[in-house]
Amino acid sequence: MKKERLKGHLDLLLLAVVSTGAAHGYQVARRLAQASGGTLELPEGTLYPALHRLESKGLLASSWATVGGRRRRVYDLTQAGREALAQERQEWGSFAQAVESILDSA
Amino acid sequence: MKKERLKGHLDLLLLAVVSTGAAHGYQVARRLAQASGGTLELPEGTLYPALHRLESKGLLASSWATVGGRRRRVYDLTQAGREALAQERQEWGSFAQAVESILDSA
DNA sequence: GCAGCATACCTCGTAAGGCGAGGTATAGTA
DNA sequence: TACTATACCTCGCCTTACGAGGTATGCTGC
Repeated sequence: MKKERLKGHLDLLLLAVVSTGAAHGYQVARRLAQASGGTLELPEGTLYPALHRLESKGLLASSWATVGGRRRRVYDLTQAGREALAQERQEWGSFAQAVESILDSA
Repeated sequence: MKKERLKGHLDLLLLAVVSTGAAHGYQVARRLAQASGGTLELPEGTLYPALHRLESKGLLASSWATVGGRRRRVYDLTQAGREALAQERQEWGSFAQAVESILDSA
């Protein structure tokens, strides 16, 4: 997968994955990889900063949990996050459709 | 349309549009806007540098033409460009499919 | 003639953000 | 003891989309 392809779509992906249930970072990465059949494997240098960004935007809320001696930061969607997800979904739809139109006409 | 959404997909779009027939910059922009129903309207600060980038990568070849007193730089796909387009198409396919999978499972 | 618009090209600087590399720490297993 | 998986983090680089600004021609309407 070519670099930079995620740019601008990562928020959608992260929000969507967390919307299926609160999750910590590592878990988000695994869900993403699994649900995409391995296509979407994000490096940690991408994942964690993105999660922080979403939290600082108020779209995710986090809390610490300790499970089996390991600390985890668990993220969940806020109301604003749910709204943003709906918005992002819609934008993805029109973007993807536009790209398909170009490809079909070519 | 949110900014940055094009990131990483612009090459595909430009290559695809030019593959329907040699075109100059302005024309590329119009074809793109038209074929996408107005969704994809790229500013010139995006368009021209991108075209130059593709040419310097050897995916497009250009030549000057003067039509009605106006000079135009006409771009056409090179062989490498055709191959890159095929590659990009495929990558778009798997990327889009992966995103859809995430959205479906959410 | 001249204003205004479409056509047609360009470049510079900024900003965003994905990623590689590097770092910390715990638990389980060989 | 060593290695692997889990789990988190930050710093700096690099690519690249875009806004703003600039140049020049041709046509249309006043």
